[in-house]
Amino acid sequence: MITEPDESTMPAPALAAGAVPERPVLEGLEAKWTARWRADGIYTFVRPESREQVFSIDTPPPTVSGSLHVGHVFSYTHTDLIARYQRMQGKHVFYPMGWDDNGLPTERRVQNFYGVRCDTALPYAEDYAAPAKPDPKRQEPISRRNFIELCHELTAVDEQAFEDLWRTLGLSVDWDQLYTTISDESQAVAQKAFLHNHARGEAYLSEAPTLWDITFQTAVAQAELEARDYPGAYHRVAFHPPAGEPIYIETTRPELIPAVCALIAHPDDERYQALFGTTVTSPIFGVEIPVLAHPAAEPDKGAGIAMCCTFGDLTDVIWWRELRLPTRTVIGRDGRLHAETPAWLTNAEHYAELAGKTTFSARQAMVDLLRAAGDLDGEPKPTQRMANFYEKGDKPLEIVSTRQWYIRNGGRDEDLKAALLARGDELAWVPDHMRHRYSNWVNGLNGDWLISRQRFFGVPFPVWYALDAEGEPDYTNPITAAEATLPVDPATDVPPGFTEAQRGVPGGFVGDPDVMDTWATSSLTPQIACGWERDEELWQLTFPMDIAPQAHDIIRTWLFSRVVRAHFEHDELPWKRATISGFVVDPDRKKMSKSKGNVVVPTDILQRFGSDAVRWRAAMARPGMDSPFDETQMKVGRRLAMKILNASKFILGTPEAASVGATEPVDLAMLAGLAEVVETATSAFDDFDYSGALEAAEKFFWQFCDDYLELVKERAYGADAQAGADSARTALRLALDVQLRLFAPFLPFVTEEVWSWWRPGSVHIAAWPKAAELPAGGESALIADVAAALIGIRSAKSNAKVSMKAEVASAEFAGPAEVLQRLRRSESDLRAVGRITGPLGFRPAEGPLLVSVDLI
RNA sequence: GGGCGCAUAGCUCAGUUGGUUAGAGCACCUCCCUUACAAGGAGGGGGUCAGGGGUUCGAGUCCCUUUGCGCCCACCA
Repeated sequence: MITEPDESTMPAPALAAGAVPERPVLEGLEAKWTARWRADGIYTFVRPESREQVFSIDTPPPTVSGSLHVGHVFSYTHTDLIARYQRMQGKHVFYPMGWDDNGLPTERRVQNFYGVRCDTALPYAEDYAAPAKPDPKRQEPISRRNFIELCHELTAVDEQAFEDLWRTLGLSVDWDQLYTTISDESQAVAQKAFLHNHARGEAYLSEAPTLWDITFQTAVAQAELEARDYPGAYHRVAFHPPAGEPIYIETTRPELIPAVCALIAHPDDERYQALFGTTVTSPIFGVEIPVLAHPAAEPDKGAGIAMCCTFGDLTDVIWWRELRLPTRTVIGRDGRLHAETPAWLTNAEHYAELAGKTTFSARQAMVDLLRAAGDLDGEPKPTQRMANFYEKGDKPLEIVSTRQWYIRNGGRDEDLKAALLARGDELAWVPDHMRHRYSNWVNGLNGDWLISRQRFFGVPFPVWYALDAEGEPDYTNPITAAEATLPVDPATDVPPGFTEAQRGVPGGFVGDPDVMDTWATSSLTPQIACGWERDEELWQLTFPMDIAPQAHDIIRTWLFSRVVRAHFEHDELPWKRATISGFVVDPDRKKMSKSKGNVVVPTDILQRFGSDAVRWRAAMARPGMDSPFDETQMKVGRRLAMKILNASKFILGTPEAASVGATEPVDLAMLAGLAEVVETATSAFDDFDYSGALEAAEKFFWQFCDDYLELVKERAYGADAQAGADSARTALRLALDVQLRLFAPFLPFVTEEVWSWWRPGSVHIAAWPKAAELPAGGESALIADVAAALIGIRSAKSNAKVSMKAEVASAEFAGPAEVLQRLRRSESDLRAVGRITGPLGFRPAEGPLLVSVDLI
């Protein structure tokens, strides 16, 4: 067993203390210190003896096929602030990075980048070279294995760029813990967890109506839906009862009339009472269909009576299921109407007009047919409605009946739903109100989690199906892989008890052709990162994890899916707390997106303002709050970093104290104020309020520079024998030491730079400051009074439009006795900073301090 | 339609359990090239705390309500 001592006894990294530079600059600090941190391994996770000594982070693995924008920079910085604080508090911080490199987004990027597409029918080509010049219109078909090789090739390049950016930003990630979601290890975890789910009945195979993207030709899950505005038109169409007037329905999808299986109205709808239980025939095709009642029909929508097709929308699915309607599918997986004429059509002669057409063309053709038959009442009326899209797709989803793998998520099971809602209650949320997003989502689930995708670059299902004598697969008894053999690829690996020669032949087997959705793997990031069933010691030390950081948009996907998996596998939450970041929005408060062209490229702002400045701006965005992007704010962070450099240079330029100890009231007062700031910042950080911690440190620092530094300048620079010289020098260095540590999580580069001028080791593994390090007994009110006196003197000079160096002939302070008492105790410092050469008066008076000054 | 959040200075935001005259930064105005800092420093102006009602000795803060904005969900008849 590895037992590592606390960092007090860890080997000190080889950071040599350097001298204070003549003109300190921010440029180049990122390159200098990232290289040093890497060489010295200061962020390496060292295993302690007990879980209590660890702080573990379930870092969101970014999709490497996308690009990082400034919102990522902010939210990853938020996590890093917490990581750095915990590390300085002595925690062994387990802070991995992951790359989400499997799945459809990677496939798409590879297709576009190389100009290829996957064709599973093709054989593997040795020494394959992608087209030198990708032709986006004519993608070269290549084998699945060649395609996957290109996926690996390109993700490797993308991942390097991501790593460089994170290092430049100063994320204190332990890169030894890096994982990728397509690695063998991750695939083994995903397959093993799936097999466990399957064995316990939590994962199951089912043939059912499925949301289907016709572009990518894959099923998609409810969590991947996006409702968008979509133009359409109401078509008023006649259905014919055996006798009497036709019944008109309104539909936006007349091309689905061949798929109609009922007309449905609300049971209480007076207009249709007489029709319930009767039948009508569909226009053009003459199919006899029932008129039925169902409460999901809305009397004030359209004509009040709807045609139910298999399947136009999710309501159709409900009707189809609950009213046990026949399945009459006309749209295929490619989004076109079936080429063969459906058997159920009574009058089939017109179907040829629709066969093989896209829904769009079929709609035109159907309108012509209806019009010719006199079954279209009036002209189509344009309308705008919401339609469901796959979030990455650009055509509305169809609903197609397919066989898919599901994992239970409470969408069909009230007990499970209640248990998962309870998990959400049990979880700590930062900020707390984000818990509503979770319960809102779980309450709205209307089906189990569809995890299979008809794609190529992903984790395959570790499952085969036996073929019967006719060569038909037996889907009821899947053959599962042995755990010891994971990861497996059923396309090339052979199930237990079979030989490769039996693949695809009657009496043999076939592999499951699908892959898992990316979320099915990334829902296991705690298991992947923490070494589940692979590294028991690591698992005990890191799981359940301390925090799950992420932005609020993926609560319904990533956060929820991890809760589901851990609930099933471990019967507990995967982490104690979710820390939620907001978005960076554009100045008009619109979400940044590539299509709007308002995306800010992070490398550009990091280059222009420096990482510390960008991190400062990120730290000003409180948890969960969206913040508008504003460059002028970056300048403020840069100014702070610059100020730290200059103030430090000044402090370290004063002679070192011969004797240790701050004794002067002003010095003790400043240090007492700093002790309060340490306490404020610490309790803010303990509440994950990094902004509050920064605010406290920053407010103190500016006052420290503006007032205290000015006040003691002369004394600190004065002759060693001067009264209080050593006191000032001690206080200055002590205050700098503490403040560098307070700022270290926020501005890791500039604080490390200054620390290296006079301190050994890295500030980032130095101890977080404690109030007890600072001398007690100081009267922090004294500093405020002295500052007020200073403002009075400066104001007089400013109003007289003279330099701050102008001499003061005499000055009088009028105010409460205790204020005057405090001013008297710092008289010599006040004289020095105000250049008061003449007499100084103190007059007791009511009210706030008044300063009157005679200039020479 | 359901849920959540927000509304404080021209802009971005603080404002702890209610407690004197509501704060900061940016921007603006005036001044100062001061040996830590001109990508700086000093001083200053600027707010009916979205509107209305209520509780209270006292409300930016608590309750009700109206309006506006943002996000999430639902919505293909």
